[in-house]
Amino acid sequence: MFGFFAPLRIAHLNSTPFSTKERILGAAEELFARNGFAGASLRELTASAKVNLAAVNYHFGSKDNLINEVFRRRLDELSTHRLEALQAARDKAKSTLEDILAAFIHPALALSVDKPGGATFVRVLARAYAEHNERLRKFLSENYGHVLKEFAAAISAELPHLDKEELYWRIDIIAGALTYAMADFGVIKRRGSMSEKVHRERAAEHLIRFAAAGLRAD
Amino acid sequence: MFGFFAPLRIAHLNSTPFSTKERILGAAEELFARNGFAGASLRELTASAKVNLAAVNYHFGSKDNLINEVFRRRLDELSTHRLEALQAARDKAKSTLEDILAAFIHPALALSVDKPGGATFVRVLARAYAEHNERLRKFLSENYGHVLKEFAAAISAELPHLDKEELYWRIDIIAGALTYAMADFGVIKRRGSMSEKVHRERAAEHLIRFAAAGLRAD
DNA sequence: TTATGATTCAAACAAGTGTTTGGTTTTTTT
DNA sequence: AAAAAAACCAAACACTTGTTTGAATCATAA
Repeated sequence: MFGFFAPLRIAHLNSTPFSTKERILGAAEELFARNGFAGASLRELTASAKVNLAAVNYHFGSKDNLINEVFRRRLDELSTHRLEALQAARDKAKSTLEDILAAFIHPALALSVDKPGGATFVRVLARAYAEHNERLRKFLSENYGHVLKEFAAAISAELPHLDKEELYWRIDIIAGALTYAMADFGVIKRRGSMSEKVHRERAAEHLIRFAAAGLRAD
Repeated sequence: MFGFFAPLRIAHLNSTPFSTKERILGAAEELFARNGFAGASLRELTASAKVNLAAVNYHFGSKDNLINEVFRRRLDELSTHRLEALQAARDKAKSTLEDILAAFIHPALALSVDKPGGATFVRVLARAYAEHNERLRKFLSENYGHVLKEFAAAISAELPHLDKEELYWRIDIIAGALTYAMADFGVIKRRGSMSEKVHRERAAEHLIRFAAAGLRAD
């Protein structure tokens, strides 16, 4: 038989198309979105990822660190795209407030529409906002706080008449609204006839116009 | 000694100014706001309320039912105030969109400013939004869903040119923004010099103008 | 005072938690 | 092919979870 029907195995690759670490991250994303960080157990998680219970601690050290890595996997790229889009908006001859808001919103939209699991991750992101978890807030602030600072400065430059306090209030409100809208929270369900992609693209359009109007009010 | 220094006990009243049930509800509100529903344990909760561990199951039956009662204690009154304010806005000769939005927002503001623990409860409310907990969503929808429907109808009457789908999108965004703003989530911290009360009153003002502008956009 | 019901309490229960262990298997390097 | 390293896995660990129990204590009514 000379192993004619032996399973093909390629070096460094799992028998499945995804490595153990990637399967864990994917399952974690899904379960954290559905049950929260405290509500998702490692046993449920590892069963869903089809890996051994001990694999989480072997590859990530702890559940807390796994949570960090779930964010890092998506936020590194998202932050880069947002800052690139912001730079492009600033380089335009006549950049508007809408351009800046789009630079923040569109990369998140692209993530949630194009990347598999992206939509799920945006829901995890909204959970991180809602949870007052001090450890997680510190991790996110230390690693990605500079992005929000850049956008706040750009909006401030666009609305020089607005004093800092008022501006921060409005940005605060927008951040919350964005997170909710993109995460598809809220009570009103989308119509079944509309696809997920169209649904989210409209949300982004509405949010940009809505936010711009709110920022310009008075 | 004829019991001269014996502790005074009055019929039907606990030795503390609050009954066991009320102390449990208060501690639950505080801990649910801080750690979430899954993250708050009954042992931590009963210790904080200075009651026996078994008291929760004795007075409320289960942890799930305790969660329900934490909402019922505040939402019954809040919903009544909101609907009364909405009726008052409708009775006005020339009621504006701002009046309707204020009818929704101001009662929540009053709750968070005037009632002890009210601000904490608004944070619990935001958590309920973020959690996709099916059991809790069903309870809230069944008991308080009619309030949101009333407001949606009133706003729709004020903006007849807006089609239903567009309107629902915008109301959805506002509900999220309101919850976030009132819960004091978001990254920007308030200035230490400003009192909690002033802080929240300004938030409500900004939110009403912001939401009205967004709803009228286009 | 005695009986009755409501409330509190320490203790135990069964089940679930994140993490660690020690050995086996698989993969990579020498 | 042998040695070294990496990955996997079943089982156990120590601990926390919500809930239940049965006796003790309290308040009210007979």
